[in-house]
Amino acid sequence: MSSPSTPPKRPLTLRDVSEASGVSEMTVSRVLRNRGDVSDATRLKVTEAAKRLGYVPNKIAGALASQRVNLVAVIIPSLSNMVFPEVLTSINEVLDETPLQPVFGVTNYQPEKEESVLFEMLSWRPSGVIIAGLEHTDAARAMMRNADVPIVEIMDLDGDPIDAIVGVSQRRAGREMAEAIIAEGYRKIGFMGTNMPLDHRARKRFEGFSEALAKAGIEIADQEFYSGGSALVKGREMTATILKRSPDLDFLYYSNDMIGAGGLLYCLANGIDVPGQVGLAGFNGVELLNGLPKQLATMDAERHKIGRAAAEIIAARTLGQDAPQRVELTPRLQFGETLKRP
Amino acid sequence: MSSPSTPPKRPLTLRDVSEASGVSEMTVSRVLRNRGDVSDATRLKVTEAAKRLGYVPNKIAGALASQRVNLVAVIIPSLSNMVFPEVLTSINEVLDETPLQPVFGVTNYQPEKEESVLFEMLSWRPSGVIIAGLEHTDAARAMMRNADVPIVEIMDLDGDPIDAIVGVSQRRAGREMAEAIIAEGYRKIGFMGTNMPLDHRARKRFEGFSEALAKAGIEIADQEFYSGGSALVKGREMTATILKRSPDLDFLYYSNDMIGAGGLLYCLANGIDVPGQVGLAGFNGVELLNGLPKQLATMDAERHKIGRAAAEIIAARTLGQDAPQRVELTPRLQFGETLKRP
DNA sequence: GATAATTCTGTTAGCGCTATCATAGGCAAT
DNA sequence: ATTGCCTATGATAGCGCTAACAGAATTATC
Repeated sequence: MSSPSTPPKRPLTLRDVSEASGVSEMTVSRVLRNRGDVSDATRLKVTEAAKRLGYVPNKIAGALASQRVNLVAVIIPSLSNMVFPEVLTSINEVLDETPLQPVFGVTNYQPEKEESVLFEMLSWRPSGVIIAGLEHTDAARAMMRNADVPIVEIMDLDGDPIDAIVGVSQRRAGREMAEAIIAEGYRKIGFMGTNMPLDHRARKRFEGFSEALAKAGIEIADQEFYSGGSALVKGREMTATILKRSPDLDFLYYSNDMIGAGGLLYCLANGIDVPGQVGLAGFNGVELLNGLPKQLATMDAERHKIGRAAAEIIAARTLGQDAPQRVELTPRLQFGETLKRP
Repeated sequence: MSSPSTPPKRPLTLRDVSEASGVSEMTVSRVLRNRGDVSDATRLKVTEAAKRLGYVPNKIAGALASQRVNLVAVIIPSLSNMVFPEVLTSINEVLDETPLQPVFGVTNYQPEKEESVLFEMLSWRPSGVIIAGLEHTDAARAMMRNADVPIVEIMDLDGDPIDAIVGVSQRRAGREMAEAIIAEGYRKIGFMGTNMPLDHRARKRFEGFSEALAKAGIEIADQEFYSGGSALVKGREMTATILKRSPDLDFLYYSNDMIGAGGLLYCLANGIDVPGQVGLAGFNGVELLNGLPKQLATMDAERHKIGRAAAEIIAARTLGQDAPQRVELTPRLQFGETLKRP
């Protein structure tokens, strides 16, 4: 089971290719990177030798010598919430057309973990950083400020960015949903969400929501929080609980679509008239919703656009082109069939 | 807005910390890596200086010098199917307790993309590779064989591994599902799946499934394939289509839970008696299912265990410990409420 | 007090590549 | 020929760190 040539045990280096093709290491390097003038004849000799040997360049040495690294650090809180894989997918899409390569890190919503992941990633001297949220430890902020590469904070817009920022205003999203609900005539409003003090985006949405209600002289009539477990199940359970406790609620706002979908399924199964007796709304615009018996009202958080825009900023800045410092996307309210229209 | 000391424009090196603390670079290096004996006094001086300057070590240089890289390449086909983020999450969990750091790459189910992602990753000389599936281009296989690091192929078990392998037999999973369906007395069986010739796992499941049916003298009565779009919606649509075309079907097997859930919702909405008139089953055991009005029969693909086991193999081998070459996990059939029991 | 054993710290030489400059050859214009 | 100006290739010197060894300082042992 050996290659056409000799089975390489000691890892191959440029020198091996150089010897195999009878030209200098420098010329091999040039051929392999398509840089500088090389005659077609030598180019051929070299590529042929490299392929025959199965040479894989050592980017570590290359990066050290050239002081250039084609990696982009991407730091997100979790992979369990589909929102983040979606953002990653679109970042990937954009970077695929560039020499840049994303590297993902997950923080589990823990600031200290974020700090250590960031440190680890910066020690690879990436060409840019894309990081979720605006809340970081002081040390993390300092590291990013000192890193001297483009930093893009994504998802959220309410706060002071370190460098560039792309996202939606979570506060405004909450506010607009509240306004729509009030406009439709609902008055006894319940809220359900995750019990994650470190999910700043959910928190801000909630703040914007209650703020707008307050402005209309309304207070949240009841609320429920959950943590862990299947969101869909929790949505059912919390809905059952809250409606039992406060049967006079006429609207339920869920901090994410998954629990919203659970709530919707609960209502449908229990003969609750939606949106007549109770209106429902979630947040995020997950694809899943399209398949439900009834379209849940929601707001699209523009996750794909966020990923794309962030990656494009990094790509542009890496090439020395200038790029926007702030991209504000506006979530669209989708009424679906659970927030009645005038 | 400058640090306590001077604002670092030229990136800091060991030398800067060395000068700031009055010891040699080597000693600084030792302190920062907790290696070798260093007196408490100097240790303190150094850590203090490093922190004050905001020094971030350059792993590129470190890796080159030490010939050690703490990265593990993880290559998966997609992030859109929750299965893969789940695997990543558990890989992450395990590696979090080691000095190793996962780096993810996505292939979009394209063999050539896989090859290029692999090449790119191997050029960073990772300590190990975890890659989904057993089907790779010849060049990709050759690269992995030559890389001289642990390789773990995951998810699938039907084929020849390069090195270690962790997964479930997809063929057997399909077969067992077929046997259970037959045992329950269903005879007119329809199949619905993705139209992805490159999703080898789905293909093998289907092969195992039809093979087992054939053994019982049964042929698939009708089938539907989809590609793209929301799986839940597609599940509804395909179910409507297939039942219209073949109203005598008494069982529907879906190649994944998402379309299965769509089919279930369709049946429930249209007054079709499940599992009396029509039985249903999917594959994967996604958490989502628990929240549905009726529990869909499915098979758990053991994704978390797969991720953990793969990461553990890499971690062990990295430390020179030995580790299993083959971990066979067995998906458990969950009957739920859509595959009637004796 | 001398020697050995044990800390602790420093010196030197690369890791595998690329930037930079130097040089060899080819060819046109003078 | 001579000069100039290309194109194609090579030689040299590092990138920032760590392995390996060397040496200094300290302590232990007789």
